[in-house]
Amino acid sequence: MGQTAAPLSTARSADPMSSTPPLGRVLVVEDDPSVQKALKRLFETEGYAVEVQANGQSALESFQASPPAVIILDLRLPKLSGSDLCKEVKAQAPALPIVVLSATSDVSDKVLLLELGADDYVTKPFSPRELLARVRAALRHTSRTASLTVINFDGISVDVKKMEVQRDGKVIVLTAQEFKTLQFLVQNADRVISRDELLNEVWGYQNYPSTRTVDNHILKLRQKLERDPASPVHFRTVHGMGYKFVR
Amino acid sequence: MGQTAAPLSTARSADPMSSTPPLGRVLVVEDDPSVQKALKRLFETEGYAVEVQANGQSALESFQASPPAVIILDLRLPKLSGSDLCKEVKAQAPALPIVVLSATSDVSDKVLLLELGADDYVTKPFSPRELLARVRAALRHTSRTASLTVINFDGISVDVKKMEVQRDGKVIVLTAQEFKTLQFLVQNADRVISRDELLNEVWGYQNYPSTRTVDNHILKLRQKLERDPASPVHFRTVHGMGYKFVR
DNA sequence: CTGTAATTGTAAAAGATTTGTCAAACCACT
DNA sequence: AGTGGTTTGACAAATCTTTTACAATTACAG
Repeated sequence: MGQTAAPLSTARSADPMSSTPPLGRVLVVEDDPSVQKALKRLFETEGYAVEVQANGQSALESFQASPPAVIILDLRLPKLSGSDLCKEVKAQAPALPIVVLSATSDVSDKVLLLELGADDYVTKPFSPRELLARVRAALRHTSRTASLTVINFDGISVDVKKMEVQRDGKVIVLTAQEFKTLQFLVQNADRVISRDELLNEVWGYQNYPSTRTVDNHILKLRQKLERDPASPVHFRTVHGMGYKFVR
Repeated sequence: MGQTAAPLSTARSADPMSSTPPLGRVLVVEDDPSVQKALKRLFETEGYAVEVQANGQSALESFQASPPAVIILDLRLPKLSGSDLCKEVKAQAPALPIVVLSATSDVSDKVLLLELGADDYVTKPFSPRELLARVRAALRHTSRTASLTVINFDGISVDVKKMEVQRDGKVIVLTAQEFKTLQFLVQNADRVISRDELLNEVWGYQNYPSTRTVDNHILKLRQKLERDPASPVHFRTVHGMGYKFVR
């Protein structure tokens, strides 16, 4: 973005908390001290408040005392296993997002995990950015979606869970990619999003098509969802910047 | 733009957000000359300034002399290992994004990366596109969390996220370049800024138009934002020096 | 004060870039 | 091979940026 402000050195090394708005509290449940430390630093740098608990028991107590915005949970824990903790928390606060850290060997029970109620999981080794991305996604979900699994605008309803879009009760068929694009835009309403960001967030890193692809998907969305595709109201172009969704 | 780097050229020219302001300096730390060369070319084609260091020691010195916007780091390095360098840098500049290049074997099963403080990693062999995508994501993120999103003066509000300017609730349409110019001026209020500095900070070294271009953009800003464009209050001329924004 | 050179304001022309759009190529599945 | 979905490529249209030319202003020496 046009964020050119100060030389990096100053902007960076300064305490990030001082200028960043509160993003919520993260409860890290992890027994390995070095990982604890790393996670703490990671999230604090991003502007989250962090609380660390080394075992399942104390984590549960902490959670009950005051529920955090999100829990990062290592599966192997002393006292109360990660999965038990997960179950317990989910029973008491179904909407509280839990992101599980697991070793590759544990992944076999990926299904089990999701049954436990974990919202997402990251296998070691993972990139910190990836973890952050998942946590953000999880938070986005709860803040925008938990209460609103359906988002409405114009005569249109976007049902995130069903992956279905309707206008005035009639189903509008979208392809997978179109839906994902729509979802991201809708969940980031009013913000200008560059093609590049869309590619990153919707398409992911693995396949990274040309930016023209984005235009084409916007085109499709306009054709399917705008009352007058020729003069779009919701899927706006911000010339030289990207696109912006407005209800 | 050249067809030189076939798949990349498209991606680049289509991302105005990141191409217009100075993209920043990339510090590549890599000892293999052929990879050095490839990376240098890759990032230069994309409009980044590139500095290459072949060993951890010199990289650390370079970083301390003047911190880059992002570091691309090979894990296996002579003199000072990549992991040590990573830790060291993160200790001094926690928010400076580091993208690690690693062979699959290096990352193995450990949480390693997290503990090092790296932000993201790409395993060899990697696709140039993917590396670029990750670097851009890293940069985008740090810049977005950096500063306030809404700035007010007179009856005007500048919303960086929405890329929107309003006066008394009414939207004022600015072009991309105008907006970036405004943003920079506003974020450097009360300071006299030379045309050259503006060109550097807002336009970047990719394209370097004549200084008269700046005048024209100031003109536009005055026309759109000053109550009386003929006698500007906020966008002041400092004769022989440049411009100065005052609330 | 006054005249001159340098700097800045201004608007419109010229030049580039970015976007909309469509059709064709491509791909992964049957 | 056929099918739906996705990506690419091409070109026109829309939009923005830069240049240019000239007027207005400012600085400053005399």
